[in-house]
Amino acid sequence: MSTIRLTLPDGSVREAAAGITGGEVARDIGPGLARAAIAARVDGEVYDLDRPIETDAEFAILTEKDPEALTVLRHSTAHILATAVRELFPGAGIGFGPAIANGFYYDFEVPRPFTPDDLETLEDKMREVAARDDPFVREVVTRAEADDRFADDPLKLERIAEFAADEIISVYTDGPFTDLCRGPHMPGTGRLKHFKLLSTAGAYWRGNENRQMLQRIYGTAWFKKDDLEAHLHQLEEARKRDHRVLGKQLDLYSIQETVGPGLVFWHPKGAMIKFLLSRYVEDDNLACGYDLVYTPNITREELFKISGHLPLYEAVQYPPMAAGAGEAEEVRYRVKPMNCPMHALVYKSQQRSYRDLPLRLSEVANVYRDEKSGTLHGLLRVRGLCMDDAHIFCTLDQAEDEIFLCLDQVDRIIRQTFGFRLQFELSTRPEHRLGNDETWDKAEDILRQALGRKGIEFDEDVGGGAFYGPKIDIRFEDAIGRLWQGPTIQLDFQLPERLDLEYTGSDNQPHRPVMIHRAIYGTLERFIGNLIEHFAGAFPLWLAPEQVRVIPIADAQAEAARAVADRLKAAGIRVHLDDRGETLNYRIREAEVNKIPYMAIVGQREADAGTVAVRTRGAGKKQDIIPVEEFEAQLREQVASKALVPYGDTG
RNA sequence: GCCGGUGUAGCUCAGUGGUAGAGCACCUCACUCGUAAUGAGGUGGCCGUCGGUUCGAUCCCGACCACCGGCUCCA
Repeated sequence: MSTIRLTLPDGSVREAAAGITGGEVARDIGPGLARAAIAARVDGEVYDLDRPIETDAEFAILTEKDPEALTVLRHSTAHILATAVRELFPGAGIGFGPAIANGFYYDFEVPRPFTPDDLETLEDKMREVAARDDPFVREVVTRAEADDRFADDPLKLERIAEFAADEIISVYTDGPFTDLCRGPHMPGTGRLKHFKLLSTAGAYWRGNENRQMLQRIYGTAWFKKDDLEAHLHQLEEARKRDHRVLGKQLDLYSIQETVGPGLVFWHPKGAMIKFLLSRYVEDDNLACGYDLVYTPNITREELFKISGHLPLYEAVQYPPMAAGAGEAEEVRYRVKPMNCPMHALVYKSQQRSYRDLPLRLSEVANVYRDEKSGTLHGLLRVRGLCMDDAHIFCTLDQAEDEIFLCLDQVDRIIRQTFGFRLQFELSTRPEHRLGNDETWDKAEDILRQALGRKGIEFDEDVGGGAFYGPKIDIRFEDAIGRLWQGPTIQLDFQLPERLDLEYTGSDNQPHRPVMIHRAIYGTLERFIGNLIEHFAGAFPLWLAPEQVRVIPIADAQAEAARAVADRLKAAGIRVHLDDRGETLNYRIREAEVNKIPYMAIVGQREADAGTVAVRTRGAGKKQDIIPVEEFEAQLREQVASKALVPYGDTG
């Protein structure tokens, strides 16, 4: 028998007989490690403890501390869920059951959907399975054996049929249940203690809406009870930040059944935020050399035929309306789902010279998309949306500078102003595409150059670009670590072609410009939804719909308080005077609950001294007693600099 | 669109086959207060919509509408 060399994380090398298992190595090292061991990492791949190691390798024992171990735990928990389902629902088809972020799911084909009661019963059954402490046993099987073992489960047979000829097929058994599975798994079911089933959902087999619908169960699992509880608490916290809950509490917006799903009513406070965001990006656009345009909301359908959107995009376009009363012939009109053809028509409205380029046209515009009903979600997925849209018309040679400018704007606005962390992804040519490879080479190169020049690290989604050009997608991460789809910057060769856009070059010949589509916020609806959750409703001063609430302690100071409010109002501060006959405590609480950045409290001492007692949102009793003019100056400064204070989770 | 769940006052929710309740909010009165809910009284609901079962439906059944959780992070 040959000897292999295992290099441990501390650099030491152990020699062992080929075929030794990770569990045996752990036992050799020490009983403590053997008890703690969950799996082994062999040359980067995670092995079960009882899987033989045949060659020299970098070797490590994984314990609860290793992130990979958590994945193993969750995957194994998914298996005991399947074990429980098979015991309670004999004959259930077994789909896929992977570990996912924070937990796992498993898909089943069962005669009737699971109920919330089923989840409790299944969870109890899972605890029984765990109590049995059955080992997870790995076997490698041939394709024929696999077909035989899973003969009664068509879902598994379908997967088996897809294995490449040389692929290793493994199965895992815990007690009565055997599953086709890549693994790895925990040593036994007894280690699975802190889990909870969370929800059920329908899920199409293999995510394909033309296939049958399976029943999915989601759950979470952790090594420690505290971790499980912390995670459940975190879910609760995220729920408190939910923009739909806060949007109602803070009276920012509503969506009303009488008008229709996905159509947003911005109430005064939400509308103020939308206005401030629009003004901010428009000011920034102007400073960056964009021109503003306003274009129609509806158009003859013909335009979308010419632009090529109609056949491709029709699923989300509202159906046409007939118009043209009194005219000889009725014409079909469409509400616009995007602005690009409109902006292209502005470009086309006159002859363009190379001296006009780049031409940057921007518009904060409403567009409408008939999104599938099941996908609508608060402000994050709507049917009537307001885009901060812009299109840059330029030569291919100018494109790099223009992209650079876009990246600069994204960085300034999304990262610096709002405090989001950014992630970039470059999507390159897809299989089905327009234009020759030479142009694609150049276009992709342009995007890479611009990213590089800005010093941005990025991932590549090979083949993920649009058929008309490559793009940069930007995701941003909010205050509690969630990722959101953010701005996109796309190069487009097709639309200039389809709309026959031209400019006259210095050679006095006609040339085709390229178009760059870009949005900074994306849509105001989604972005405001993100901001609500990011700030937990506690907006920074410059964005807060109400910035200061002035509160006289008693009626005797009402006039002095009014004078303070008037003064701040004259300084452009959004201020509200709360001189109602409620108790001081009541009014302070209400301002706090409404997440007003500052309270300016005026008692007799302040009225006499020309000061205010400033109470900052979330700071409790701590207050600053300062002259009114000093308060005003501070407010002005914070608004002007768009300071991210005061904000925080005020609970 | 598809699967499941839910729909009762402005909000959060309880409840029953015999035409409905709480807290908060709102209104009135009293209190004029030094940093997170003063007290008392009062207004307010076609129990999502339409149909069916029933002597009788908010409750049971069906359809529709809306909302909520999901619909590959691949064995």
